[in-house]
Amino acid sequence: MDKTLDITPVNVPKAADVLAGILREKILGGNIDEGVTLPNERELGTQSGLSRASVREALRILEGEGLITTRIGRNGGSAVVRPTSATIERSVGIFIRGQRIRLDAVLETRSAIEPPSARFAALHRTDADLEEIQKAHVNLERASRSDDISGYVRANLDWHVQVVRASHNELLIAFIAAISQSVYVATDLEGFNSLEVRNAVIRAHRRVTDAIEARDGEAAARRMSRHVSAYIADVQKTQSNDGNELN
Amino acid sequence: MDKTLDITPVNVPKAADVLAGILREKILGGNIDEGVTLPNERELGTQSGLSRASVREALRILEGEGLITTRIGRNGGSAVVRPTSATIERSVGIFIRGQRIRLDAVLETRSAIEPPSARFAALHRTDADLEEIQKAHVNLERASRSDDISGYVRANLDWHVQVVRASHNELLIAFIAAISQSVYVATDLEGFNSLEVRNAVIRAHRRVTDAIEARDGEAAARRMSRHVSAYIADVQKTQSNDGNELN
DNA sequence: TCTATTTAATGGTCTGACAATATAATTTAT
DNA sequence: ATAAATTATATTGTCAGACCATTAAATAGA
Repeated sequence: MDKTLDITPVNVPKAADVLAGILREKILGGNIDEGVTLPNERELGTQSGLSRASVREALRILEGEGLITTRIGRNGGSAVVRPTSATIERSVGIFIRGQRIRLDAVLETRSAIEPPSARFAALHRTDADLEEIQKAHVNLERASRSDDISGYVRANLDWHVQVVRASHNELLIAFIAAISQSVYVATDLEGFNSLEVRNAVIRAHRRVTDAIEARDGEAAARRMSRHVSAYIADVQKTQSNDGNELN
Repeated sequence: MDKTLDITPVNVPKAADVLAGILREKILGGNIDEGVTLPNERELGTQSGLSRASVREALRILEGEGLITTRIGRNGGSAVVRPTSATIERSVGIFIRGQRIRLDAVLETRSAIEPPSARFAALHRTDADLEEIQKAHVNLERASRSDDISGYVRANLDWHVQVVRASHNELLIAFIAAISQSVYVATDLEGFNSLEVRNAVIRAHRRVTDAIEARDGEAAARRMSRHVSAYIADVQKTQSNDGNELN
């Protein structure tokens, strides 16, 4: 007979975590429709047998997960919402900053994801998608002619987001949107965006857009691949060495 | 003179959000090293002029973002930690469930990300990486011979994670790990994993592993692309129609 | 020196109150 | 009757203070 009972470390979940878990499953399980408001905090307290403080912590957890939004005032309360890519964007942004992911690595990730996204875009696009992409392209041309570098970088990234939107793959959209945030803050600089580079970008976008219009998946992927590779080379050339931190 | 002053809706941030933002910037700005514990809750209250309840809400937000971990007891407190991919995994999982992303779409995402990841793996792998991949391959073979389907599916996904790990791209690793969770719960079924399919998977893994060993990026990408496409076809064949929900 | 006990520090939880806010209900003016 | 102003009310936001639970350090004892 063994002297030890081999008890695993007893799990002591916090009250708020337990309640958050219950509510999370109810929401994600589809038992609660979007827009429906949960019982108010005091009611949740009496129903769960917890104090209002614990209930509020649970609600704050769910709010952080993008599952509810809370409004103050009469007829306020916590309403169920569908989690959006914003939640992913936030966590990815924190991950990039917290792990000190370098711009190289973020651009490498983009170079991996965008070519297949362009392929899907070419294959799955609707006419409305194409219109959005072309609109983004026109915006980019206009921003490039002005001297608003920030606006240009934003329009540039917006075109990329519009392309991946046309793939109709929500996860790819979320991933691209998430890393675009970080790319924006890191490339919003004069150096990366000389007139020469801007014109090359616009030509490359034109070619990709044409492939998507023609529903030519392979061409779209190939051209996008060349484009992002060339952009990485440009960035590396301009900043050349050191720095490259995303903080 | 216009009668209206055109005031935009005044932003009324909550006390906890403000404090969380301040602490978040301090942490991500690198002013606080990993492992350092923040002042205790009462102290943070007096320093910030907020009640302990508000301080706790702020800490709970940061905990949800994976920036601190809180321990109870003497010498406990909230210690700064580096956010890991777990945060991304959680948000992606919630996004998939909340948006009712279908398994098709998740596998499509995987088919987009994994081939370029395999290319990077072939180009950037170390000998230790290769060893981990081969170890995962052996585990998969063993699990396949037993009749433990869940173990097999887990070993299968683990091999994929090991491959992308060898890419040394932390974002790709996080993305693959995140969607693997959902793939696991959806494919942990007898039907998807007939002996025939299992053997095909093992052969495909073998070929990809060989390409990574040979540092042949193009071959690794091509073979991985074929593999995941074939797997998608197998899944679609077995489940044929309807269902396919990830809840 | 090792072990058991006590003490202290910290987060976890509860209670109750009041403030701030947004909507609903009511009253008043036109 | 309708519109505008006022009042009431429901809800979250915040605070203060207490006590509980847990962990580790300090102390006492063998």
